Amino acid sequence: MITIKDVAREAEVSVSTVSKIINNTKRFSSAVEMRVKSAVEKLEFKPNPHARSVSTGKTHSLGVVILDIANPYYAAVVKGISHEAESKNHTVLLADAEERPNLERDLIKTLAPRVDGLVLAGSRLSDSDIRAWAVKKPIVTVGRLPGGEVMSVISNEYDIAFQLTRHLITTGRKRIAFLAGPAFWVSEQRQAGYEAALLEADLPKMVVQLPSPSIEGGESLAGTLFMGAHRPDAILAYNDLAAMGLIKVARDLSVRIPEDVAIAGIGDIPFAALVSPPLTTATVPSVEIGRTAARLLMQKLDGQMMLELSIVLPAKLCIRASTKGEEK
Amino acid sequence: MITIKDVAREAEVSVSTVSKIINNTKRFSSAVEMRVKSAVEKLEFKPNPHARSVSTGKTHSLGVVILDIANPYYAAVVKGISHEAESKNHTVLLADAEERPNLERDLIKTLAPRVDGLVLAGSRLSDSDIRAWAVKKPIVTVGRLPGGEVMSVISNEYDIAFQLTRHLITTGRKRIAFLAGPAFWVSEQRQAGYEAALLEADLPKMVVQLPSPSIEGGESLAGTLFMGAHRPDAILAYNDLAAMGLIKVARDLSVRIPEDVAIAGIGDIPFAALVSPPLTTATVPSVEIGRTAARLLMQKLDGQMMLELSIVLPAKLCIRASTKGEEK
DNA sequence: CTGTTAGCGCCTTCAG
DNA sequence: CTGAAGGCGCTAACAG
Repeated sequence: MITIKDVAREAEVSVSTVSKIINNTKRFSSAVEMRVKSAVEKLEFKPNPHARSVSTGKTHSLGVVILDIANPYYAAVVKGISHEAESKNHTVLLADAEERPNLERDLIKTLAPRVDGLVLAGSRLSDSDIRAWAVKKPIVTVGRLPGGEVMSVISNEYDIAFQLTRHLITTGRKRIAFLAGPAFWVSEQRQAGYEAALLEADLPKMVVQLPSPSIEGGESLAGTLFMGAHRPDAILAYNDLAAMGLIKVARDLSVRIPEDVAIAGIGDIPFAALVSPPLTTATVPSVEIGRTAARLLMQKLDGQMMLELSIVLPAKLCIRASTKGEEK
Repeated sequence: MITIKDVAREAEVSVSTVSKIINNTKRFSSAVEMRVKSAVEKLEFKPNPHARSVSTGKTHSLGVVILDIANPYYAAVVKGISHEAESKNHTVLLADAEERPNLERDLIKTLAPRVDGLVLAGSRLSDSDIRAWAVKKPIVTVGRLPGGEVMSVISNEYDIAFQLTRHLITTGRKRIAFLAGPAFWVSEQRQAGYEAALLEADLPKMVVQLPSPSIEGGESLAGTLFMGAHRPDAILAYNDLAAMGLIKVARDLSVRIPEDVAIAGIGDIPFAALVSPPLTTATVPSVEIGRTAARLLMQKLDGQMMLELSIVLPAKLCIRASTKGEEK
């Protein structure tokens, strides 16, 4: 390993001179700067980032704890984060919480001392837990509003669920079910929006809890939903994955979509347009959400005055064939 | 921040004693050990990992450079890596190369000094480039065989493409096209397997280059493939994404699958079973591949004798409706 | 403008 | 069984 001392010796200057030059923290005579820079080139000197962190206290790294990296929504969020981080010369430490709160806690614990700040996407911890962490490290959550010093990036979940439900009503649906996701902010908002739209139309609500916000979660509920005594004529699923699980089973069971039952998801993952029939959903700007979360975090780390503590990025209705019906 | 000194003072021992105890590097009288441990508890002492790295030279971190985290195949690989890393108390530094070789090089450069070793998944660098890096840091590639000191985890790409093609032939297809991916090991192998099967059956080959190994890549080729003068009656795509792009356009163009043209992908991403018709593909054990890559890397870092320099994890045929036909 | 000198937090010989 | 002291690579006052 080649260190700053080697460079100093090669350039015939002191260590601190080298340090100041490579950090642009002080200017020197061009003669010296040249000598140092060419020594750096020649020896291919790379400052040791850990040593730097020890002495500065900054890591230039962001910790990212993600609910499930195999979920395309979260993969897109990570894409946004890492893109933004890379563009600002920050490094990303990623940890997959595998939907397990205890693991998540451990991961935060190991990540925290290695990074300047954290992004929590799809956290399953309590608001107060998150707020407690945020006291020691800047934190940005995605899809939560934990309050306190915690920054956050969210979508207009309530609104979009309201619109989707209203769309279903408009196409003549009467018995509209909602498949609820994990009991956190996003699902609560979506459910509230769904219920508000039903209330407005004086229609009954019908909420079923997903065992998991995944394809399998949707599949596992499909049988009773489709074959039950009181079959809904429309289903709004917590997310696209669950909706796609429903569609898969519907095909096997010869349940016609949208004739027998309309199905909508939320998220607009890249595969939502590919299933048959293409899935009605809400386009959530996942990559942009990731980017924004990273930007917010880095601004904070930069010591900038934070104008905004939380940012709402709008989702948009995306109507496709899975909810086609006669407009009233 | 609370340091090892604070613990030493609290426990009324020296710093080195604390160090030795928290690292299990030397035993002490149980009285002392108790004092130290409770001091650690009480003060919630967390050793600073960077300081530790500076003095030991080890980071306990793995660098992961991924072709595209939004691609479900690579997301699954990352899942496997991070799962394995977490289980061994290693941290993952993730960087998304966005399919850009120059960016990839930069990312490796910034990651390398911060980690003990690297996993390169879907690298677009040259074999010699990769070998050069591997001289300085242990490297495991996924889907490449760069030779030299580079460890790797791969699938039996040749074989699986051969089997898929033979399957298409068996169901009576005569004009079978292959959509080639990026010109690296995986695509070369798949193409070679495809060609071997055709040769065996004395059928003509028909290779078309994908602009990108994605849904959009498949879509962009679909028009000319389906509407061209010499329409193939079967298409083996480089990966599931491209195949799904084809299916999407086929639906719009009212091209019937598999009646007019059979379509097969490779990868078996979770969405391959959801499109209509469900996609014939090869199940590549992506999570397991990630796990294995991480395991290999950490074994090497552990100083273990490496029994195996590269590991082949078998893919399996996965026949679905998109290639149905009369068996001959 | 440049160099000397302390640290940063931790680990690790080497004495006792 | 325990502690003192030096060093890891780098930064940051403080002098000159």
